[in-house]
Amino acid sequence: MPNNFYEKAKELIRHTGYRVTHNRLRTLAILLAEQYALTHREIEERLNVKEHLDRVTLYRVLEWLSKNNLVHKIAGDDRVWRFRVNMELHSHQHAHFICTRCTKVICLNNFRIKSNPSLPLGYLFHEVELTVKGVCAECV
Amino acid sequence: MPNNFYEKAKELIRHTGYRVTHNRLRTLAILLAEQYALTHREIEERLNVKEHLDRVTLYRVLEWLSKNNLVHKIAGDDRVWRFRVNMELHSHQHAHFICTRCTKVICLNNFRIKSNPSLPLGYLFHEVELTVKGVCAECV
DNA sequence: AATAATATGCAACTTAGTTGCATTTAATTA
DNA sequence: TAATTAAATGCAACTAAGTTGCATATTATT
Ligand SMILES: [Mn+2]
Ligand SMILES: [Mn+2]
Ligand SMILES: [Zn+2]
Ligand SMILES: [Zn+2]
Repeated sequence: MPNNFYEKAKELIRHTGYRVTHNRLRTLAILLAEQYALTHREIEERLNVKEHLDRVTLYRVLEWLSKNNLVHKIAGDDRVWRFRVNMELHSHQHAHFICTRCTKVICLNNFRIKSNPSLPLGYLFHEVELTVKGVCAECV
Repeated sequence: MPNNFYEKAKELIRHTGYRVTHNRLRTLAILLAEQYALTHREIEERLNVKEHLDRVTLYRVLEWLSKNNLVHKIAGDDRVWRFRVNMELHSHQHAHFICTRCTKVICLNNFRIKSNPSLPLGYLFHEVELTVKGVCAECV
């Protein structure tokens, strides 16, 4: 599967009804190929191997992909956003694992979260976010 | 209770066995007086009303308080750390609430988290972090 | 009061992310 | 296919949280 990812990206982006641009395709293709969440930096490096993409544009592309539910972003303790493509069974609420050694982030899809916690009076519940911290297999 | 907080802070810091400095006392006193988690900025502003404290020193004080388990820090989606004093029943694992409108953070002490999730093979579990997102009473 | 280890202030730095604006490109229409 | 136009892009400048190095001040000890 050489660049099935690019074709898959094209299908997904076309499906949003908005503009199908080269940079959106390239970026999404990279995220489709990855098993874990990538930082803006990591994506930039992978992109620039073939063809340069301005970092500001990449920020805007990632924001766009995020707003259109093609990816989701995850906040880490290192103040850096990580981006992961939304797989079919993936768009629902799920937990994340963060490796405290290499800061790698993976999505825990098998991990259901039961919601509706009791909040102080007058508070409005929206969603619950669960992060598991530990050490990944490569770092043990 | 005028500055019971300063006295309480003195007791807590003396108890660590390390140096009892004016800045540690002032900073901890401010955190003791608050019901929710404060950013470095918010603490700085409160401190500077009475007497200036260098921002770098404050970073170091907060790091010290954190390492000595007198406060804990919470990562928000705005890439800013928030600090909250560790109350007696508070040091255990608990959940946090983040207001998506004003970014205020409170600790949900009544909220127990059951741990030991199933992770991929070779992964090491350390702890689980639960964040509830919604809108606080003042922002509804 | 003298000592020594630690805390502090200040300047300079790092880095993720944002903003404004002129130019280019994707999609629509003629 | 060429003209049109709204949205996407590149670039420079900016913002803001947090860090580092080093000289000076303060705490705790003798
Ligand atoms: Mn995920
Ligand atoms: Mn808390
Ligand atoms: Zn790891
Ligand atoms: Zn609020």
